[in-house]
Amino acid sequence: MSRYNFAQTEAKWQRRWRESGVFRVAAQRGRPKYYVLEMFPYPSGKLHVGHIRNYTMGDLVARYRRAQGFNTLHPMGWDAFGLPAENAAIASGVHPAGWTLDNIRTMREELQRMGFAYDWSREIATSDPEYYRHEQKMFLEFLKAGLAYRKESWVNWDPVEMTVLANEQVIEGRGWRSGALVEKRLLAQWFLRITAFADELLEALAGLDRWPERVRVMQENWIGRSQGARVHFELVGKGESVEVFTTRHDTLFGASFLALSPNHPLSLRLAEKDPELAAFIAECNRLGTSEAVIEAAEKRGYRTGLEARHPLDERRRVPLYVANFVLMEYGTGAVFGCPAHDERDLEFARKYGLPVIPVVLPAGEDPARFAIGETAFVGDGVLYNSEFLNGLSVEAAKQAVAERLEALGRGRATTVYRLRDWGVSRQRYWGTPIPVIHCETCGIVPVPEEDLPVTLPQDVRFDTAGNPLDRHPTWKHVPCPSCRKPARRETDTLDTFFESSWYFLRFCSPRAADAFTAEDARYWMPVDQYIGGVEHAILHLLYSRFFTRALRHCGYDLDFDEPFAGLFTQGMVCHQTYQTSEGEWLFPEEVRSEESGRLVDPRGRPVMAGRLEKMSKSKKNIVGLERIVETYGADTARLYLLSDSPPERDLEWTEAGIEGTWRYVNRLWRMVSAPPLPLPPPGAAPPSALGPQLEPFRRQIHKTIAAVTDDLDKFRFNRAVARIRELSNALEELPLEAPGAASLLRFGLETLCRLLSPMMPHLAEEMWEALGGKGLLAAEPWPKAEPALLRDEEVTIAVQVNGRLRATLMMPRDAARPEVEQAALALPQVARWLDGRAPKKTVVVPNRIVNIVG
RNA sequence: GCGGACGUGGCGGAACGGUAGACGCAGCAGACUUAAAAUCUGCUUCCCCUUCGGGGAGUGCGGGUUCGAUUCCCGCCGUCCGCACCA
Repeated sequence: MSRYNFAQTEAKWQRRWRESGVFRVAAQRGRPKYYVLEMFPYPSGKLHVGHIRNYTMGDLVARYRRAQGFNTLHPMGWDAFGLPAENAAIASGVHPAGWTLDNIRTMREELQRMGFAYDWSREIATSDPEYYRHEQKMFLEFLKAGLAYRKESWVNWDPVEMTVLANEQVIEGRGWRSGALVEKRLLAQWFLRITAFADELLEALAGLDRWPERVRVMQENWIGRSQGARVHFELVGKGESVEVFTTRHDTLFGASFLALSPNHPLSLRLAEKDPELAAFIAECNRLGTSEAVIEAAEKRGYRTGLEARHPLDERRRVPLYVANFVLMEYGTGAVFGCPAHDERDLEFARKYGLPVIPVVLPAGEDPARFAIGETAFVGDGVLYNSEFLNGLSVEAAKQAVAERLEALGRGRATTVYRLRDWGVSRQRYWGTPIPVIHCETCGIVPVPEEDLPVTLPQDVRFDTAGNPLDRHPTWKHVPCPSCRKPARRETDTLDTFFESSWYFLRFCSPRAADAFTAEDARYWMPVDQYIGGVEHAILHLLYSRFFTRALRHCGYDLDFDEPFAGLFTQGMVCHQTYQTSEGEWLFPEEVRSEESGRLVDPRGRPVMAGRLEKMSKSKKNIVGLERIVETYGADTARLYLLSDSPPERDLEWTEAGIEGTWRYVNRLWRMVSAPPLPLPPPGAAPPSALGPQLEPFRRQIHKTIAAVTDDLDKFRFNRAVARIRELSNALEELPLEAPGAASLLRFGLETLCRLLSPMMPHLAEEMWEALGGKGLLAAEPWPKAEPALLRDEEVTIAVQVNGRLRATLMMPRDAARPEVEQAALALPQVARWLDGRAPKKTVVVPNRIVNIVG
């Protein structure tokens, strides 16, 4: 008996699947569909085991749904634009396109060696002009619809690289690669008007019942809707007013100051004539982003000397400050302070000696005595000290104030959002060119549709800083499509999140002349099960939700709003990290354990074992997929990734764990390659009646089918694996001498194959074939449990005395209460623990438990 | 600070309010073997009495509801994640 030859077997079945085209699908109207999608990868080089956990889960779902009869779409492609390709170009002179294609080739091979059931005929790469031409068209349509626009915006500018950096690329105020101090620059940038859909995106979250709660909460916070009012405060003697945003307009009569953001236009204007204020503003800006957190506690303000009139009481005036805690980016960049009912305002008021006027009285307090001490009162109560609002609740007062303000023309109820429009401009080469032309006469002119795609020039150099498109000698010089005068192309490219915002649609019609066809999208969309990392909880998922709506708004024929009906966010794969005493990271395979247990590196230097962390290249704690597949095979890796932890939690990759799985793979193979007794030919009907020895085994097979099916439906893959292992344990204990054992064993093994096939498809096919199965197991239906066999004829009933387990009892299923009770009371253990007392009460839970209280 | 999740053996983890620790990893003992690997069998939450067997404690801590709580409620402690001067 030889060991299971995974290398040969896996190659064999991969070939058969490919040749038979089983995983190729086409829309078939009237047939139920299922669309499984894993977040497509960026082709960064090689895969490690951390990458493939979600593909393994996706493949399990795809194969399982297929077996259940769904026409299952399971595509794969490449998020192929992005910075690493350019970094590689800068570092080693390779062209981003070649680098990317090489990586795609490697990674495609690696995925194919894993045996994933993708429809490879639908493969796409977003860097392909055949892909991005459609998104250039989308961009132009957004432009036409007013959903894309250009405006000046502050960006992180790296003066050495001469490029804009994303926030994540700024580390402690410096460019991540150049180390240069990042400057804030005002640059004209392209934006998508995602805020136009803020309400819709927020409200539709409630309907995403197959999304994780926390992702919905994160998106909700990100959109950050807050309902309040805009209020105008007229500046005394200035003939202008300041507009503030507040959610507590009910407390307007408690106002004791007004505060502007240091970047508020009025602050800047005032600073022109007030050097002290200018210095204060400069100081606020210097504190900037990262240090602001540290200094958070300190609220500081600068008193401008101006005063504002209270909008509801002409006689009252409040001082105007410029304060460091007011953000220009939120609301109107100005606030009014009501210290009695806001913690931050109270801190500010105490510091600058401003009045604290309570206007909301907590229930049960005496208005004559109530005073604000250390903390502001932010709860509900009844208004007082507030003229026409006195006696109203907070809610009623808000409404009354809004109405009054509106009547006076000094404000109105309004809603603001934390969400900003999506800046899509990148001063980068390796991305989709933004298809517009700048003409001195005509302004911004869209590239005519017949001229799409605007493709990237191949002859670019990365040896100097800045955007190669901008430096290219000819590329940007084109005649204006409108007036024919010399003009220049936009040299910014699109954020790569643009590509991933609609790729799921392209997969429906990957070779269509248009971005997608309405028929295909109607049939396949929405994605039934989307699987990916929680790190995309906000941006990618929100952008995709926005895109779906925006495309529809622009006339694309889509009959749904939400692209992803079900979302699952899987945990990361972690591994121990290793470091030398000099702090140098080591790959796991570089670390050797001496006999003493001491860890050393290849040169014998001591190594410290660090904490478990997410596999990443930087910490070198990665386990290469290639080595694992060569040592244990794809199936072993797949099963291990599914079995060791619940899918939503992090998984620790250990060599011992994969070894254990490998032993199980061999055990399974032995069970069919060398069965303990000759099996009847396939297709022979199992005996209808089995003796009492075998009957429980038959029931267990059916129970396993039911349990595994339920577990897979609920994404409890680790439990499903445990059930399957229980079944294989049971099949090894089958009483072989009992009549019908061979036939039952065949049934058990065939069931095992079917249940295993989504997890370990190659092994399952090989086992199936060894059992004499005809055709591909991948084309076989999912097994069905016989409902009658899921319930036992005889049940074990736990017997408790005063809530403590004292004995168990075998009874026929659904035995009558008195019978069970009597049987329990007759037990010697019960008599012993009752110790002569009469039972006061007996609780009987049918088929489960008897509790005797005495 | 706000919001969310989580806390069970040496480890990963199972348990519709009903026999806590399924399944696996690691460990220990044994069988097979000249030997090793592989394989197989048994044991493995802790403590106590012990021959069989039995008893007690136990799911972060403290309370509560219940015949019965890992599960539900209240209050702490801890870990992780997200957001954070949001007006």
